[in-house]
Amino acid sequence: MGIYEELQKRGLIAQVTNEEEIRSMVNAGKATFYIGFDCTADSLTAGHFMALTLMKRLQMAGNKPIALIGGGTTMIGDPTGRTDMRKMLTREDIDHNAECFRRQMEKFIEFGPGKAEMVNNADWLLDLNYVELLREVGACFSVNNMLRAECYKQRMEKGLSFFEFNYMIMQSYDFYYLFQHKNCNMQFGGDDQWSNMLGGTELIRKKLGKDAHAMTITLLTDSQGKKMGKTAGNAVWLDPEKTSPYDFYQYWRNVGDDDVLKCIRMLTFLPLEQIDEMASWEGSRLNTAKEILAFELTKMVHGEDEANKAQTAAKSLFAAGGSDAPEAVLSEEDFVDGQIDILTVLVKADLAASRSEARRAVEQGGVSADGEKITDFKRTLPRAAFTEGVLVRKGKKSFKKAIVK
RNA sequence: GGGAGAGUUCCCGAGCGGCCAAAGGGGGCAGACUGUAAAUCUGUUGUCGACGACUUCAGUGGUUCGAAUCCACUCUCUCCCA
Repeated sequence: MGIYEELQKRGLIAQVTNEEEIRSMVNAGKATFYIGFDCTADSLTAGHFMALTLMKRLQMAGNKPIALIGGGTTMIGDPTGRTDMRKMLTREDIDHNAECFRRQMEKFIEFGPGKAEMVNNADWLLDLNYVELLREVGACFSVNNMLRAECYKQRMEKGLSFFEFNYMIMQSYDFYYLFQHKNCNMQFGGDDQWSNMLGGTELIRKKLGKDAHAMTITLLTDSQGKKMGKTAGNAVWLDPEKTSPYDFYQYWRNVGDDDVLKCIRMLTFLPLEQIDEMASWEGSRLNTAKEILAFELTKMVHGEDEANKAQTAAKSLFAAGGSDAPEAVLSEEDFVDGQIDILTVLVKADLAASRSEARRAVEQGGVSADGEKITDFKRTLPRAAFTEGVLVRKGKKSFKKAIVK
């Protein structure tokens, strides 16, 4: 079985331009492909993670990956699937973000001569001359076709600025540039990128009369069709400072029954035979599959040590109410007369956003300290208890060990 | 360039000059039921020294005893005409 077939079996492939050619090229390890990442934030997210694993899979099969950091395209911002314009980022922010991306990617993909390569489209996009670009590239695009593109559909109702409309042209130009300068003959991306990617293959055909290929990856959605990798609208970050390994683990530990196998297939590197075996699991046994999923992914992103920590913490907390929770450090100043009130503890431990929220949680019976349910929001705890740490719990799934150091 | 309309809390979306911290839905949080799942039901959802006080309805000024609601200007967006 070739890599192409494996990707298919894992359900990763959404659309391709020319299946036969891509199959033989990829299976023979002859493809040089790129995936673009726009650096709109200072960390990659779980969403990008799938693209990274795909790069790795293809790299292992002998193909050459190019990671393109969108220092230039981010200056514009992809309007795809968005109902409003993105906030414009400054050049400094973008550079900073690009640097953060680079560091995170290096943990997954081997870069270096003969291996993967990393490029930044700021290097060629920012120096383009407007009139020249219009003559050279603009002439190849039909506005009529562009307007029909799926990626602008949503924006046709709310309005789309000319500025953003150009995003597709920039992305197409990237492909054209890489095709010429890096022998890049294929582009990968999320399925929502399909029309932008086709723009690139079209441009190459028109300008150079050559064939380039595009392939999209199935978007990771849950059984209700919502994009995964987000909690309450916030992304699940790969940066441990932004999403702790414990939270990262918990995110995957808590995926719905219907989504576990899909996630395992698409995101992990476990052999397909093993996954097929798990597919017969049902009911509460799926919890084991969820543990495997959470562990595997945490291991890849944060390393085996962190994965083990997250797993033992989770197990001891949910099973016995142990004390392996993530720590929240309090300072001496938080105590008044050797006491601290429970609301302050909750807020300081990031278990509640405000004292009001903490108060509600207590009033509704969702808070406990060292196993004892707290019903009075005026309750205070003595300083002495925090030397060893107090296990504070809000709701079923949020725990922190509050400690003074 | 001319004309019409819109901007409300995390999101969508109601809102009569006082009874508006602002309907309803979504989402979130908590509780019950469970398997750390889904579905369902209940409560809750601006902040705080909390039967009270304070800060919110694009921005800035104004009218009024009193403004999310009225007026003026500004900004942003949408639509129609050119």
